[in-house]
Amino acid sequence: MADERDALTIGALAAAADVGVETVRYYQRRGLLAVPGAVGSYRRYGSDDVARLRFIRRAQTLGFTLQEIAELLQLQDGTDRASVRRIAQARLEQLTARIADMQKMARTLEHLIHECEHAARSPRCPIIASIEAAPKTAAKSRGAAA
Amino acid sequence: MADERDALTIGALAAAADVGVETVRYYQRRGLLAVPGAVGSYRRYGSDDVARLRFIRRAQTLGFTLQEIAELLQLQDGTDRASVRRIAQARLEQLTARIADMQKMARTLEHLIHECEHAARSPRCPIIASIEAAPKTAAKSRGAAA
DNA sequence: CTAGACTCCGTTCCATGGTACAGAGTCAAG
DNA sequence: CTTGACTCTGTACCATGGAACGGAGTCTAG
Repeated sequence: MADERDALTIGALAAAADVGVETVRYYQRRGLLAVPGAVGSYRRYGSDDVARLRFIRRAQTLGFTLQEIAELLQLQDGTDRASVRRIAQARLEQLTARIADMQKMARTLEHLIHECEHAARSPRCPIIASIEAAPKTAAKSRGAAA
Repeated sequence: MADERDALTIGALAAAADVGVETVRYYQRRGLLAVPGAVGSYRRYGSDDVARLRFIRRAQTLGFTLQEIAELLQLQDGTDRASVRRIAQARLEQLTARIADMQKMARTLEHLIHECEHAARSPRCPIIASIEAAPKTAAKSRGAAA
């Protein structure tokens, strides 16, 4: 794979995988990417490294954390399907729970905004009023991602 | 409001609002809570501060960030309904977009897990295979909140 | 051979929402 | 009046996923 013809410097690698140079170094620190041997003073990367970076990026779009991705990379030969499934299942459950949570928030907000727009006779904004005297909300989950 | 009878120390205030003492100080640093005058060497808080802390907590369960909550607190008299609505609307839109994003991830994961369970004839895990050669996912959003 | 671009390495910083700790002072009960 | 619990202040730390910087070394084209 990494013969003389596809020997990339870190900058070329980063460009090829569409990530930053600092990101490559960060992944190396996190153990997601091997630190290759150097030719001269600079390290050289191959197309397998590009593939690995792209794998990481795509796994991120599926919502996996870097920690989980590290596990997936160790299972990347694809033969230990049960383990891969376990990781994916865990992620799916977290995702589903979080979605339900956020949908609840969204429904409440929708309702309050509607009230505020159409209940013109009450002098105070129903949104503020509702936050001041909310029903027993025991929700532990806070703030959605930006 | 804060007469001699409901003069709480910071510890009592935190207990009354069910937050940590450090949280109270943090909100003061963030400008969400006023730093009151001291009686002797210790500051004293009133029931209005308890209410304010509860307001903050309840707004958090609706998914508002502390930044947004600071804005809401300034509108807390409830007369500037348009501004309140604007903040709530912005939050709702973010929330909705994020939910759609996460649902897309969840559907993809569900599909992959199902494939992995039922397509036993393929030697490699379809989840891994799919991450390696994903379709053109141009998604910018990464990782859901835990 | 030299200038400019790139690399390496370690460290610091960003945002978010707090938590924890150190050291000094203070307050109230016994 | 002492002791133990609390408060005050400032600072550092947690996790996440990087971005940015400083200074030194290196590579390569002109």
